[in-house]
Amino acid sequence: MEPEKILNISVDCVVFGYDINTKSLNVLLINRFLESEDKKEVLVNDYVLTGYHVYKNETLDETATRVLKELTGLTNQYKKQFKAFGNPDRLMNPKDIIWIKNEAFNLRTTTIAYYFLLKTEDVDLKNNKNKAKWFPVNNLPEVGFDHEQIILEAYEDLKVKCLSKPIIFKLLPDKFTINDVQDLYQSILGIEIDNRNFRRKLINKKYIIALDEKQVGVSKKPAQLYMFSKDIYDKMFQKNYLISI
Amino acid sequence: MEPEKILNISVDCVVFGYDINTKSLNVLLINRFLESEDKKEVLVNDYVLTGYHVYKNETLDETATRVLKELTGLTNQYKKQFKAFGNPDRLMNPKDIIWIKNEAFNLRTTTIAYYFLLKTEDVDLKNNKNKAKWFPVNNLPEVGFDHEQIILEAYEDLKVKCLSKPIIFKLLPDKFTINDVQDLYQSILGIEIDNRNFRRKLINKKYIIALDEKQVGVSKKPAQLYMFSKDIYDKMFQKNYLISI
DNA sequence: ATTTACAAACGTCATTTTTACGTTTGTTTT
DNA sequence: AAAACAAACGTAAAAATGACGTTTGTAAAT
Repeated sequence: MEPEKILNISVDCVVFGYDINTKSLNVLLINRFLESEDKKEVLVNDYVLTGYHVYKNETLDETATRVLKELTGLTNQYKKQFKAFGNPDRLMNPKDIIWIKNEAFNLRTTTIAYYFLLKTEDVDLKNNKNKAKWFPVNNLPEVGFDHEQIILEAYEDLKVKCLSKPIIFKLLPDKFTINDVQDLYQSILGIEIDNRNFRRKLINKKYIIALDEKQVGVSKKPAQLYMFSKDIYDKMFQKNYLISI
Repeated sequence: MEPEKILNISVDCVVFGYDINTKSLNVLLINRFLESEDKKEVLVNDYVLTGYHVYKNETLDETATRVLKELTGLTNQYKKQFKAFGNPDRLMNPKDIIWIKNEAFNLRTTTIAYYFLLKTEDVDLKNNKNKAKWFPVNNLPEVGFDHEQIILEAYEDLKVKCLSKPIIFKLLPDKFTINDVQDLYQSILGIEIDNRNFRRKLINKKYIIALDEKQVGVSKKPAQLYMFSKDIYDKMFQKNYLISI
């Protein structure tokens, strides 16, 4: 029997999904439900992140990609490894001691945590076997293990990163309005932004491209649609240093 | 025999030290020297990062702190966990397969990489047993394992982070001149900065405090000394959001 | 004692960006 | 045709930035 998994290293994924309609930043969690043997008592009923062991020939990144695909069917989403969690209380299920060449080792599961950025609308939860569900990041259910901490640290990283990098557009559809972007910033950061100044600032960016299209199916003045050009962005910021301490 | 170490998780430390005199950002590496049994052939002679297994009751952070202390004697230095490295080719020395409850596991060393920021002058390398040595980050020697990649990724993280957070002051003495700060930015980022504008910008920050002291022992006009006030900085930036995408 | 060398420190001005508002426009619904 | 309302544009003061020139203060040399 060939070994398949890497011992005591796992990858956990915080899947952030933005719902452009409710303007809510959500996290995808799966239900963990455990009954006693006689099924008379519920032992565990909470929500956890998805994660899995690292396979033998996988990089950590590949494990994360695989976990996301199994959960959502999606590939090619924005992914970031943001932290490893490996405290002594993260014990493995088989709490054995391992002997290698007369040296004893303790077991502990260290998890390499990733977060993904995508749109809730891209995920079909209808026929998923994991009882996966979206929860607003600001209104989480009871979360198992140390996964609430992992989620909150991912969220903190996202908050910081979205201020300096255009990752926000990974959470939006290809075509968006200026107000969509503003709503998203406000959701993530929990702040109010002046629409007139924000609009001017964004429109003046060369990598924000006005399309020949407007919103359809709205009951007010339809807004101009824009797209984000990664090509232009990348060309502009090859040598940009802005010290803003 | 009680198990002491955690299996196949290690911590590697990139120790950045700034030398204010030579204006050089350095990395502390240790020599790895291996001869053949008859001592007629040098098998390995390169430099690597310091790292170690995680101990049974340690958090990852504590391991990193311990590794730094053993190498330099220093504690309470700025420390950041910046990435985990766990590719399939990072095999352990004992390449065994591990069986736990009829399940086979592959071994691979995953390392949680940290970097530290400190001053070279704080480290006494005179009587260290590791043959540790400082190397300019832009002029590394032959580096073993995948440690060059780890160093470069740490450096990249530092470059990005120093633009938005005042971590630069961790590399400087408590009392510094404006030009010291400028030199440091220039070293790290490899750029030229206009001294007059930089000076004005920094002096206007409320958390840069002018002291009642000047440089001593310089053969030119002695410069005003300043300090960084973390207290004031923290108070100012509790609710500061600057979207600069 | 005076001069010299040189980095430290200050000043200026045009340009750009930000902040804080008021106003107009265009579409759908009434 | 009017009302409702978000989209979109405008303006002016304040602050920050970029690109320079100029003055100042100290130690060392004369």
